[in-house]
Amino acid sequence: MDKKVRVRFAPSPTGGLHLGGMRTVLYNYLFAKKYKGDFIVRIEDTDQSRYVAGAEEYIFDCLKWCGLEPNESVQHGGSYGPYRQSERKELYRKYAEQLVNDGYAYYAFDTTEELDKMRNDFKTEKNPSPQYDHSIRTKMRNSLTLTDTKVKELLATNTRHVIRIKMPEQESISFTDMIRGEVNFDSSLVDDKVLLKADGMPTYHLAVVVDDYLMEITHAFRGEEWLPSAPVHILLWKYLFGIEKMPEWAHFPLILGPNGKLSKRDGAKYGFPVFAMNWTDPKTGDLTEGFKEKGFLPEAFINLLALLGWNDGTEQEIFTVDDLIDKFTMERVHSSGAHFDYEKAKWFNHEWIKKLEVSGLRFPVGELLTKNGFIVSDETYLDKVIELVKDRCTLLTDFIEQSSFFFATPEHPDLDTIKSKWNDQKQLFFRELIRAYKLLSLWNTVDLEKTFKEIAAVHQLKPGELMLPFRIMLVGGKFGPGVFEIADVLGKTETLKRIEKTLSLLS
RNA sequence: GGCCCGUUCGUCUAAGGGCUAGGACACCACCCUUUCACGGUGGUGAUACGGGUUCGAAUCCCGUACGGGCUACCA
Repeated sequence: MDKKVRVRFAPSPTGGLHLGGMRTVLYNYLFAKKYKGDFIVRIEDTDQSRYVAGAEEYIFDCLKWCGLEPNESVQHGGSYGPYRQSERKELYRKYAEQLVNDGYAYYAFDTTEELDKMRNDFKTEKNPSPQYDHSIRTKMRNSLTLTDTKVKELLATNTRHVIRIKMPEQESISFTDMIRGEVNFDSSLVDDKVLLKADGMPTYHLAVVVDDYLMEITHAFRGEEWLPSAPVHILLWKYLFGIEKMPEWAHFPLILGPNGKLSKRDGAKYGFPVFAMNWTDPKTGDLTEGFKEKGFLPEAFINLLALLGWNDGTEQEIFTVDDLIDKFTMERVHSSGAHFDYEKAKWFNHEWIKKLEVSGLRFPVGELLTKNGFIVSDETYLDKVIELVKDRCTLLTDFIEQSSFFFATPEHPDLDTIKSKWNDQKQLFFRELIRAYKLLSLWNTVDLEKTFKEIAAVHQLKPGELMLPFRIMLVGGKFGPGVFEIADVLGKTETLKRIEKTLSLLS
């Protein structure tokens, strides 16, 4: 590639960032880094009626959580700004008017009511959604049907109007998609999309072309839902800047839920997160759960996202970001949609928890425990706990249950489990155990187990019958790592305290 | 309805003319484990259908079916 690679993610700040959006971010980022290019984030906020407070900042928070930092954006600066389309408003009219002057677009004065009427009048069983196209435009109020003087008069009196592209008839429009290969369209089947809205803002169609040009974007990636409007964008490139300047396109396959395109409703309905991070709708107050808060590691989130529509051709499934940058190619991105499988997503997270060094878990786990009311003061102690329980945690939130007993004496130990087979002999055993443990000069897993078994032998008891009660005393329930490892980490004082406490509860 | 995209185990996918169609998740069984997991071994399970092209097709072509997307002064 001769020119420096420049790619952009262009979100509309209207709410949470879902899986599909995050994957688009990831693929953009990977592509940019692979070719030593720049990754730009451009905020597409041309629809003022859909403004949602906080949505823009939220998007950047999600990127930050994943470590996918842009080179240029509203927050990162750059020399192609502004990076918010609402701040670029004045730029677009010029291009729209240039298209009108060149005969590629026209003014349309139709009101919303008139458009509704048209759609209603021309609606038939065979054509349930009539389009404002070459056959309809001659029947509407626009600069193609009105006289020049009338048009000038309407413009002079500031009559509300839009600018629409004039789609040519019977022209074959084609382009080569990096993933799908050649895609063809018949121009007469595409409608005259609005380019400039009555409020002076551009629509996506105009803005994406103008901004990709001005920002010197070399590769434009977006979801498959944009494929049908590609002919409009191609024509605009041809009319405005020359088709040879157009970036290369790739349309990513959709991420599907149980019923078509994944939506945030699917998450609520089937009990899995859809957004990267928790999102609270400022208007309704509704909270939509995020992967972060659900207990996912960013490493795992990125990993699972990458594999939803791409693979490197081998059987490798666990990738670091650097791995991905190295191996990612657009040619290996699929053209078919992928269903999101939450079970597999959890598997990725589990793999990452097991794979990560304790140092990589220390911060998120410590934070989580603290937030749940546990007092985590000793980092070395926390590290030991994490090392001991990490293999049994699928989600970060599992650390709460799996390690809570290391930070607080179990409030309600499962005494019933002990009681059913409890007797004086066992009571005696534990009294003896306390005495022996008190005398232990070395407090480690091996000696704890050795002593335990020696005393059991003396009392003619099977260690197996005693280990479960011991576990209940230390853990509170039937789960967790090996009992002697637990006792080791807990330390002498706490271990003895817990045995004593349970013994008194039993008598 | 029209246009566009797609179709390998339930799910994510490998195999880009020559295999007993491979792996992973999930599921089941067994092993390991004096708890629960981890781990290990094995198992169930797929080329949508019909035509071509070819010595040979999951793979190339056509049709059908099915799925999805788009069809706003939303992105």
